[in-house]
Amino acid sequence: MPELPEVETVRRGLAPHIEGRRITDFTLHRADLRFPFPKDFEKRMRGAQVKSFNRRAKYLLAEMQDKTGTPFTWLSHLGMTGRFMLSLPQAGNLEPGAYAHEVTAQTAQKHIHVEMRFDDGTHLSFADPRRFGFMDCFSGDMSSSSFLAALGPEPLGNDFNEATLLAAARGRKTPVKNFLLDQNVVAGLGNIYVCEALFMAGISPRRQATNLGAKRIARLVRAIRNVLARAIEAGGSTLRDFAHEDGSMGYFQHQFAVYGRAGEACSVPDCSARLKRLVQSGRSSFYCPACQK
DNA sequence: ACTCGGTCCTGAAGGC
DNA sequence: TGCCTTCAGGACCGAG
Repeated sequence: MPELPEVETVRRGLAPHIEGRRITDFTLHRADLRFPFPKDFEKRMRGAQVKSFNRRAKYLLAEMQDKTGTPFTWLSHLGMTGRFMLSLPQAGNLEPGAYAHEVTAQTAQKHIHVEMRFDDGTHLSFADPRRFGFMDCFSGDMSSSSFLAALGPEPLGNDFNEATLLAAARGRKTPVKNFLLDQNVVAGLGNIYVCEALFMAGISPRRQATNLGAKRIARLVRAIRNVLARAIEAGGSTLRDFAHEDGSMGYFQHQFAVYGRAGEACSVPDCSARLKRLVQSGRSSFYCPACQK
């Protein structure tokens, strides 16, 4: 569920509270999530300082400096149900990881796997009921991490454009739906935003990637950018809500045009079709059979 | 090089 | 009410 916009919102929510801070306590409550935690993870994190907190695709990347002054990167992936929860030294709690129709706050409390405290008393915990998330550490640039080395361009960056997407699609017989879920094509989309972007671009999820012409490619690039940018904006507004409320959950993105809406009427004016669901590679695709070709 | 299906995991939701 | 089945999906992995 956390795709690029949700991860970006988590980043924005956490960054101002942890950047520049030093970790005074760091505890793992188990040896692994999806993958084992790296060797010496606790040792490396204890006493380390967060220099900056960034994002690449769906990965959160903290630039760290350990207590000997050696830099390293702390990588986190939220998987499906991962969430960070922040307790500030004074004032209430923030949950920058909240998103729609998943795991309640109570459920998350039962699955806290990582906890840390910072030098100002800020407490950060990571919960993940399904344990599809993971953490890692690496030194050097992003090509040094096997998780990041092959990732495609950031969809909101300049390297993602008509030319690069067209080149990537050439020869790919897989449906465009699967093609866009490939993180090496474009990094950060998941099932929901692929569905939304294809709807916005008027492209059938079944269409072979190699059969995307220049016009569809151009529409697709615009749609992907648009749907992600709007979701990030929506995320920002939920963060403001968290800051002013009692920590209760707000929905991240409440309104999808097609995702989860099989059987409902298409929202395009003058379209009388009903939205449909189909399964591709074991994943649900939602689309309008009339608008998407 | 590419494509596909299996796999991990737990909770929510729906059926009877 | 309660038990059971099904579904959700990110990304790795192995087989074809």
